[in-house]
Amino acid sequence: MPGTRSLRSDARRNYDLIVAAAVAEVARSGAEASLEKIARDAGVGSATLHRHFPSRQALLEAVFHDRVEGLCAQARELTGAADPGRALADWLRAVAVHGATARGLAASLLASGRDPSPPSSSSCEFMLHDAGSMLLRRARDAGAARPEVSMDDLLTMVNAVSLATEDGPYAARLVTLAIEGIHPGPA
Amino acid sequence: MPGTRSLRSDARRNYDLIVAAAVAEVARSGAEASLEKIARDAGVGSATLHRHFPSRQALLEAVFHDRVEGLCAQARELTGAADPGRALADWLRAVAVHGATARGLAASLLASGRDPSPPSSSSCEFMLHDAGSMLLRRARDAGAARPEVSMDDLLTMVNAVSLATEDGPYAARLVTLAIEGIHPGPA
DNA sequence: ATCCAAACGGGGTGGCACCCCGTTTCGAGC
DNA sequence: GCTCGAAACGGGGTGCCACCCCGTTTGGAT
Repeated sequence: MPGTRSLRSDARRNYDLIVAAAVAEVARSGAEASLEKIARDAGVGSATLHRHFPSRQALLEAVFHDRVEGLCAQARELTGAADPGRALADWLRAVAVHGATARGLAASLLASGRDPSPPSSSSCEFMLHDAGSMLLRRARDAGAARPEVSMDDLLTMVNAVSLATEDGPYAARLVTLAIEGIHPGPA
Repeated sequence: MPGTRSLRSDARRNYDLIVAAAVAEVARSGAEASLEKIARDAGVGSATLHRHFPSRQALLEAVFHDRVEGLCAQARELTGAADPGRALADWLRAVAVHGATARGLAASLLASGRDPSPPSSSSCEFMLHDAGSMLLRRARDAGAARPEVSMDDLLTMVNAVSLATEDGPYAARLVTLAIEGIHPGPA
């Protein structure tokens, strides 16, 4: 939410009401929740919702913003970990589990990655990419990641798993599988 | 389409018209295509479409049936291949690419795996599971796959990638990544 | 206190999934 | 080849939705 300065007080209050209602409704019904119902719950007209959030995508980004910031903070903590390979793996699992649990987070990230929208610096995808890059670099330096694997690859993979499972533990299992590969490893 | 016997001739003709229209429309607009439009294009009333296909899922399964059969046939061919590990990998890539290309195939498979629908023996998911199991068994026997990796794991992973990419070559790349793992391998 | 741009929201539009039920059509039995 | 009941059809209705228009209200700078 950059430039929040210029919002009039009533606009700002409605913005917050809408996000609060959206958080509750998305938790209950997933990312396909009715925007009309969210507006109704927030006590605003549907036009107001559409004015603040021109697309469903925009609203979802606001809804998941806190969660994504949490993941970014976690990435920052893990940057100092002793085992960079494990740190990266742990973080990717955490992202997948959050995406699978918070139904729609994955879809949200995914869409923001593909749509003709400039990935603004506050978008979920950009934030995660940024936070994860450090972990990947360290893992690569430690010889724990192939050099040709990019952060985009990893985020897409993790989003994919989130999208497909929407179930925490199983999402973690699949991410582990993708990290380790299916061959009987040296480990 | 088991039990097609009992369909009256006009019903059968409409069934085929609907599937044909659906194939075209899904190719154009993806799996979220309007069912009303499909019915209109097929020249039938929307009620007729809903009578033949009680859910979007049911229609999509019919739409992708041929494609899935092709993949199953490919699996059967690959069963005799010299390198079982490579055969499995090739097939998984093929499934991912088809799923990503035929927009909605992945979503179709996915939903059929999670919904409260008994995976009928003709469902996409069942057919692919069946066909792939042979390849996985051979790969495992050849020491090219960890024993704890299941066909469900692999299909979910491949569907996930299809869902997330909808782009052939990149889907293949991600599947390869998942198969090999991200660590610098012995290969 | 004034004023106007910013924000609001009721209500309209068009599209959709899904269903009801009166009408048409098939095809089995004669 | 006719009859007739069952099977299938489809126009139109319902309710929900996203999204927008535009007359009305309100904040806050002056």
